[in-house]
Amino acid sequence: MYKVSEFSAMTGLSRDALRYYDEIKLLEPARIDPNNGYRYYDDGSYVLAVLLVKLRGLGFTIQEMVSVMNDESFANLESLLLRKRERIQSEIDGLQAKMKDIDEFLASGRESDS
Amino acid sequence: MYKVSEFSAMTGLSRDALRYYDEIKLLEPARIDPNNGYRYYDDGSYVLAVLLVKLRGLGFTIQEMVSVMNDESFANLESLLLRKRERIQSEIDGLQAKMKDIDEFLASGRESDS
DNA sequence: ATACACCTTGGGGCGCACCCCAAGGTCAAG
DNA sequence: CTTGACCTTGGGGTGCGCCCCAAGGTGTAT
Repeated sequence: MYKVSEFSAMTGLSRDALRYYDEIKLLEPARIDPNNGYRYYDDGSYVLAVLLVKLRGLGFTIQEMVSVMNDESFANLESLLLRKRERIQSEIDGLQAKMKDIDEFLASGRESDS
Repeated sequence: MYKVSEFSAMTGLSRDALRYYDEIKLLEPARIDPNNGYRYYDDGSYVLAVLLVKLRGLGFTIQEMVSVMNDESFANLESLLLRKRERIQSEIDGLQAKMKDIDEFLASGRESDS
């Protein structure tokens, strides 16, 4: 059983992040001491935390990570990853459309200058 | 001279947006009646507002638009557009890197399944 | 003169993903 | 037993780009 700061050091998640993840039920401690309210994490928590850090690095939002965690035994992790992939692709498409608009705007500006 | 709601209808900017733009000095009314505080916009404001709507559509942030407006006579509009283009490109690059990471994660998952 | 639509200001609120602070309780080492 | 490092809760704050509300003043058409 690890206390918050220890677990924080292990996972790279700040204490505040851990507290926040508990609040929103994204990652709840393995046990909370009923006397003092101390949060205790175990090795199972660790595996989950590592996954969260990984997903966060992949650009997952909190809500997307909640979906992953609510998915018992991660049966749908692959499909969730694929959906995330699609969402990223849409974002890219949107940005590329904006680039195109900017290019057109630039072109129209140069025309009217001439 | 146009009053807020009229100007809002002309430009597509909501009253709240207009008020906000005034607050942050992005687009100040041509005149404010000192007696009642009413905001009045003119045709010069209109031209600027149209530009702002355009830029907003191109994905410009408020701060980026402030830069544009602070640029007397828009001498640097072109270079600001180019810089925005670069920033968008960076965003795209970042997203593509994440896609790659996801693909790798997917691939590693399939490996360990087999 | 009377409606009534319009204008103003100030304030709070949203969703994201936390950070930071203070006040108070607690655990572990010496 | 004392010290000091740790833990807790609650609350507020961040930046973005506004939206929405209430209370009160005002412009305009009849």
